[in-house]
Amino acid sequence: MKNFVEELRWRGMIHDVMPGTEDLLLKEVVTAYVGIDPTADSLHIGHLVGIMMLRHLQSCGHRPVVLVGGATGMIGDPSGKSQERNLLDEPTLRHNQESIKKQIAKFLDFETKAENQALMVNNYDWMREFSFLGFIRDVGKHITVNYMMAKDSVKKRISGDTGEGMSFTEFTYQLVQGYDYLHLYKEYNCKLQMGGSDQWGNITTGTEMIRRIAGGEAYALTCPLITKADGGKFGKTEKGNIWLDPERTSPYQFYQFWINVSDADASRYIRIFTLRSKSEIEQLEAEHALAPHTRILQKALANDLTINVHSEADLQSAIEASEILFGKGTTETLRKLDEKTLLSVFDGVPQFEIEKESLNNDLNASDFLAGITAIFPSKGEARRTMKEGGVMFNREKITEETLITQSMLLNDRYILVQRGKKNYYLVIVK
RNA sequence: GGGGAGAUACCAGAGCGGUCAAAUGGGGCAGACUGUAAAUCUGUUGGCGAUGCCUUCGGAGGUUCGAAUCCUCCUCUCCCCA
Repeated sequence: MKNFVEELRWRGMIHDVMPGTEDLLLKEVVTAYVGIDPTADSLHIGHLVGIMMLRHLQSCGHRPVVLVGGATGMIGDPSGKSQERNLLDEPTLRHNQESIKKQIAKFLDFETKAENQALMVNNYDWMREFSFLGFIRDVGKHITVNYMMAKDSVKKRISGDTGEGMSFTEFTYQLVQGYDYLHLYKEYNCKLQMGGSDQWGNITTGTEMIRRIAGGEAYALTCPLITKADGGKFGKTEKGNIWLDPERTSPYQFYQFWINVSDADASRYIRIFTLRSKSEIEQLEAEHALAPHTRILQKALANDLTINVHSEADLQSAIEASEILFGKGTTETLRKLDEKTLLSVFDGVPQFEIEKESLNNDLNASDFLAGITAIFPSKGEARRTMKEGGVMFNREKITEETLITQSMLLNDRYILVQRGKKNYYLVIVK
């Protein structure tokens, strides 16, 4: 059996691991789980870390379980600074769960008939019928308040100078999550829970419950929170989260996100988010160091993830689009594109539709950019950016004086507007 | 319940009768350098038919030729004492 802990270790995916975990995983096929909140019907790339832990787990021969936190998601984990959660109704919950499962199925094998087939469960299914009295008698009885208060997440909130305090509901959160672990332990012989480093306290409440209530031994493993070298939040752009759902984040944007990762982050990310071997990654790093401008690491990262989350075909069109937009493309190359290619290339790019008549009479650039399209929020800003040389039409710089005419149209219908280096918009004339 | 401090642009934070569309920093946007990286440097950051005009300094009134600045009331925030 492949050494799972060792695998995560060289990938930099271990923050904390309970003693004995490694031995257990070498000795037998272990069932392990990661929890995910079903707050939306799509995952975003922040979720990918947990999924990749399970992916590696399964490829090491163990059995991954995805726990959808239908119940816990309603309460809200005090470790985060999250506000009160909204209670999801059951149809939404089920819908989200199904959508998420489809996405995860690209990483985990739910179909194999082998003993390590992946499994998805929802804690709503066993928490729903649990009565309050039943819970405090059967579960709460075994854990002391003293123990619960010792958790960092609780201490911070109670003693904090910020003095926010915490509600009883949030205080109870660790018991509910801990009970999940106990339930999975009894039901599936699940002996390992994994998660982000902020989950350590909650996970150990679970192992404690298993020890006291079931007299069993269970383990914990956490990975460091993913950071960016510049201190920003991982997985967020100005435009928001990077989602796995192509409707929310187009494959092109998804691909671009990974291509834009800084060198400092690329080495870490490629270990975490791809399945490439240690020697292969070290080889890539060596090549990258010799010719950093080719961005071999970023490309490998973007390739693997785009294929994994979307498809080979999506990757190809993302690459094609990127080459046209960021390569040596000129107005000439743009004009040579046939309509079909052009549309597929710009599929993931924001689009605006305008009337053909508006191009007839001396339309000036600022009216075009901030009037009939909403590429800029105001004419002032459009003018300013043009003055700074930051606006291009069909890859040629324009100025405030430029008039927009039909002769600019590509294929008689399109204008490619570029704002700054990276923002593209396709204007379609009807 | 008593006393005090405050609310300014995306955020933090100056300004305390005209020279204020409002210092400074952060953030954002753009440019240069590069590799669609990082760092750095530069410009810019209310709107518009633009040597001018309009809307902004918690809200509503008032004083004044003139208010972010002074007065009154209201709303909210923070601190101290009980």
